[in-house]
Amino acid sequence: MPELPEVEVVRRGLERWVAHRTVADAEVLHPRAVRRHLAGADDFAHRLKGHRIGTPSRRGKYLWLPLEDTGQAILAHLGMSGQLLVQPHSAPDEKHLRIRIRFTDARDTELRFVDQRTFGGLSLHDTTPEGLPDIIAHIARDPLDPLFDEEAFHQALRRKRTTIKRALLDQSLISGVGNIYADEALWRARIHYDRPTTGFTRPRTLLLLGHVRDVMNAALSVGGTSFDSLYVNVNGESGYFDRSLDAYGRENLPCRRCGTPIRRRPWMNRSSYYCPKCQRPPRLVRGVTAR
DNA sequence: CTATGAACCTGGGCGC
DNA sequence: TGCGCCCAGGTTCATA
Repeated sequence: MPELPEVEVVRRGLERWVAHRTVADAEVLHPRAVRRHLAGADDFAHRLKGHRIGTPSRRGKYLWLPLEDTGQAILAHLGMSGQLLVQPHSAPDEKHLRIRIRFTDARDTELRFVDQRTFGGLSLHDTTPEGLPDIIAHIARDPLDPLFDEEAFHQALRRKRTTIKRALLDQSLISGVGNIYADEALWRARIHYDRPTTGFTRPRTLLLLGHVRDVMNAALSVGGTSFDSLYVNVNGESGYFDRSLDAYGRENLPCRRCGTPIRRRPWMNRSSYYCPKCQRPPRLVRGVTAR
């Protein structure tokens, strides 16, 4: 499941293989893949044609390709299962190929958006003076962004009546964190996912942010996480970070710190993994005695 | 305004 | 063998 590190790996791949090339044509094979482009598939394809792609950017889990001299950018979100693949023209179409973009140069590669579950997609948007696609203006900076505002994040935690994992997944407070890295960072920080954020001290917030950065940088250094064949980077290679996860997906396996079996709990229509000893639950969880 | 939960999707895995 | 159900989960939208 692509979170910030995986998306950044894709961005780097696009920078190498797609930047500074001019679009010859775009082919939309599944309308749902451009549903965020409200003017429709034909308009999407028409507006890309003939324009040169600039340097790819990213914020959180969103990435975008500026279209030079248009004031617009192709915004991409991989959703749950999206991939951006650079393939030779001769490569057979993937089963879930949704969009194909060809270029005017003689290099034998094209860009493909492949997405089994179709939660992801591409769309075209005006960019703000800062170069940000306008529809993601509400997405907070991510923790690897040098301009991420730690103090604002801390104050938001104290102001809101919520719990820490909900806050970590709230892309308007901090972006790029998904279910996997939330569980990993909380395990490293020894914080239970259901802890209320109201009483967080500044050192506690900064400790947690440090672990969020650490786990993301660790994933980046090995090229992203993959649990199955769904995630591959822009060149089709899988990541390897799944081998070093400490909490996510490790139900009943011993905690690497204390040996206590890791637990899985249903949480918000998904799962939370945690060590019941290292990550002590809050005294009261929904009015029921903890643990 | 804020917090919460359903809906959107598909394919793999499992019980019967 | 095949059917029905559950699960994975990021984001958006409706509801309380």
